[in-house]
Amino acid sequence: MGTPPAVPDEVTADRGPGRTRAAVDAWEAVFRLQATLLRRFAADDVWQGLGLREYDVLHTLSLQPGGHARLGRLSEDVYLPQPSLSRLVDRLERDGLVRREDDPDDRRGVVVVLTAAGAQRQREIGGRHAASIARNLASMPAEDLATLTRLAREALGD
Amino acid sequence: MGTPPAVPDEVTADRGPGRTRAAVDAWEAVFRLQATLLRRFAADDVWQGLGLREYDVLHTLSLQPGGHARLGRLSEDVYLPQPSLSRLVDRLERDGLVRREDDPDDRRGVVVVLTAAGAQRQREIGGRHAASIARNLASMPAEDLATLTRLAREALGD
DNA sequence: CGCAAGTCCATGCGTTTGCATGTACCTGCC
DNA sequence: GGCAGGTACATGCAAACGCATGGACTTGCG
Repeated sequence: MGTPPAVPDEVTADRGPGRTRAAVDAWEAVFRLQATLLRRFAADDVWQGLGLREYDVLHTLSLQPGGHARLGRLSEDVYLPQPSLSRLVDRLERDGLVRREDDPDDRRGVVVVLTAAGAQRQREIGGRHAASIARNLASMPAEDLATLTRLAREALGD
Repeated sequence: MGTPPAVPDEVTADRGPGRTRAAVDAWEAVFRLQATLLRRFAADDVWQGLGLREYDVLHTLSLQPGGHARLGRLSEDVYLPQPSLSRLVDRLERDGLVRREDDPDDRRGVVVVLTAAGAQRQREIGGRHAASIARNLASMPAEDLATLTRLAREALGD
């Protein structure tokens, strides 16, 4: 990057129209990346009949201590409106992957618990999914991968 | 091709478990960033009654020369299955933002054309949306923004 | 030409989504 | 205690989704 800039600070300055352009470019690039990868992952044959959202719930539960979480909290973690999650949990419960329990501390509350079958299913899918992620990002140098991770996190205000 | 590698490349040829972990971290960070921003954008009061996907179609059309594109091509550009887009276009057409025309070169084909009202609407929404994007990424230094853009593009194999 | 195979878009149909709302419960104030 | 207001989850309902399929047209090959 030794070439002198044809146009001074306008481009790298924090304000001005170029700044908005840069932000829009970043958003579009991130959006496109996410959409493309999501599509490829969805096409993977590793989901054993459940959708990405269903898996995300199992995955999130598997990260909770005890494998259980309040429905409302889960709703925030998986970025799904509460009524949608409520019905999604209906389906998971019907399939025996998850179980609803009363919250002893708050009788309005419902605790969603991962069953043994659910935990098992999550591990199976998770392993294959992780492999697919690595495969789909194989073209990136490890250092770029780390930088991408850092910047994506920082973009959310740290 | 230049000099052969005198030393096995530990850094860029990393194939260990850490590599998968790094890829998964990157995916999760990107996914989270996209989901969070998307949520904020959706909450913006700039959409004038139409959804993000509808806007994406208008936006994509506005980038095409002549403001028109074949339905199938559009379907790929906006990452929406063809039947879903077909019905989405039904709605846009009903609202007068878009118009269907026969493709003179292929009578199976349908060309989706942005109407004047559609182009107008796209510009209004687009301006406010761009401002919102800039606002939501305001915490990022311009250089990081550029790096994020570059890496997100490179991640797709480039 | 004539027909088989392929492409493009629309539509039937069952599922999922999300908003608005309902019911049960908790909390704070009197 | 008792009531007002708030919170947590479920459900009615209309809209949107996507898969599978259908009808129209094009292409390639004998």
